[in-house]
Amino acid sequence: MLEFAILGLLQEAAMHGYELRKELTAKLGAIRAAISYGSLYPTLRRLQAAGWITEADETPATAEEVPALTSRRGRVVYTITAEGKERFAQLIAQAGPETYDDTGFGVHFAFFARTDQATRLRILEGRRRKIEERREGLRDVLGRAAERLDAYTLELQRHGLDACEREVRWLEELIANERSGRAPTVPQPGTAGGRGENDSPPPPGESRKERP
Amino acid sequence: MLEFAILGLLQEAAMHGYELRKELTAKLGAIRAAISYGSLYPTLRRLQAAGWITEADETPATAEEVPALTSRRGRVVYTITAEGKERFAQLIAQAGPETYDDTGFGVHFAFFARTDQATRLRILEGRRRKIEERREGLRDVLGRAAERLDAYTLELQRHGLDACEREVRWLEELIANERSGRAPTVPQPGTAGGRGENDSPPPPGESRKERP
DNA sequence: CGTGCGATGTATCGGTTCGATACATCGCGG
DNA sequence: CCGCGATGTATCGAACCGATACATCGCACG
Repeated sequence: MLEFAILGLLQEAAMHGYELRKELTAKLGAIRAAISYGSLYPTLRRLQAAGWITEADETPATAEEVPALTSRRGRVVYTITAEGKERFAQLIAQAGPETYDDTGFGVHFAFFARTDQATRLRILEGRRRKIEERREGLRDVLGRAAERLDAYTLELQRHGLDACEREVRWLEELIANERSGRAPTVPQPGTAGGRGENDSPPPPGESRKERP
Repeated sequence: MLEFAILGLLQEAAMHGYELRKELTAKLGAIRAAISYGSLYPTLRRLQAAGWITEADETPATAEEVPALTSRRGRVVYTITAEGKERFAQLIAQAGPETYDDTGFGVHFAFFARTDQATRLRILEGRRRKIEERREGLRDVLGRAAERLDAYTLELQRHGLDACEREVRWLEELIANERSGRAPTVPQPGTAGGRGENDSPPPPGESRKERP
């Protein structure tokens, strides 16, 4: 999952680890707590070994400008390679069942702007099916095994069930929106010529606020 | 986390691995997908090595009844020890910040019936603080960095923010309920004599939310 | 003027958990 | 009689987390 997220982010800009972590944490803040360095750095090295990204010691570029004295230490900037972009596309194309669990879905969703509409629909529907299954499981427990469980456990299930129902509704809106939708941002790797300036998918409209 | 859950469950009944997994999956269905054997069995061995649980080959007990022929193979039944119960209590007593993240909180909440009121309040409030922080983070992103992010990412944040708000409300109800509450089920390890049949805390009679 | 502290930055280690997989037994229906 | 799904135990590699270590930069406060 981290692999996917890193590849996605580096397509927007080259970064070093620290920055990557911050951006990742911001982008995925709704999904997961924070990326730990213990997973970030090993993953970076893995990606580099595979050739998806390149490491480049930061050199001040314009030559003498900044002489050397107190030379910029460390600071490794990572750049995505052409193969890396392919890899990203391939990961989207595969998008198996892991894509439908909480984290997997969240991460993919966060990069929907780089995905074509068909894939978006596929993922949204897969996720919906998954959540519906979970929902049925919870209903079962709440129905059948109700008296076997203590009040707190039951409350937890109710809470979870409610969340499932909510998410299904959310997904359904997104799906409907997507179907009726003007297709946004088909990324197109490679050169990316003139057209394609507009970068805004149809915002699912809708809004929060309901019952007290 | 698994350690805690296993210790908690085994206090209700002795079980073997398979059963443990099923019960765990049912009890924590709202929180996490399913316990994998890849974590369950190693953890069981770890707990056993520490002396918190005991392994006993299932022998048909009442002697000759079932002779031997096609002897019950495998089927290892795990039982919690006195030290195990202490360990469980100790884990509750510590209940640091890990207890406030999604999984940690969920697992502890699922065993609230074995916890005293003060601890319940402590955990609920810690969780609330944690979620409020996350909520503020999301509001920040939605406010400040809004135009830097694409529509899908924003929608994800909105969804997450909504979930946070919902959970805070839920927690507040639980806390209020707890404060005003008749204290339910103080577990009391050891012999567990006559009274204490009733195992039902005040049901907060409300529900919602979780996270994508 | 210095000194300490918080943000920036890279990196590793140990431990937990997951996902896939292997294998063996039981009871059932075809 | 055979297969197949539920029961049951078990291991392996890879992913990820949490804590930690260390070094530099810039700024505020004494």
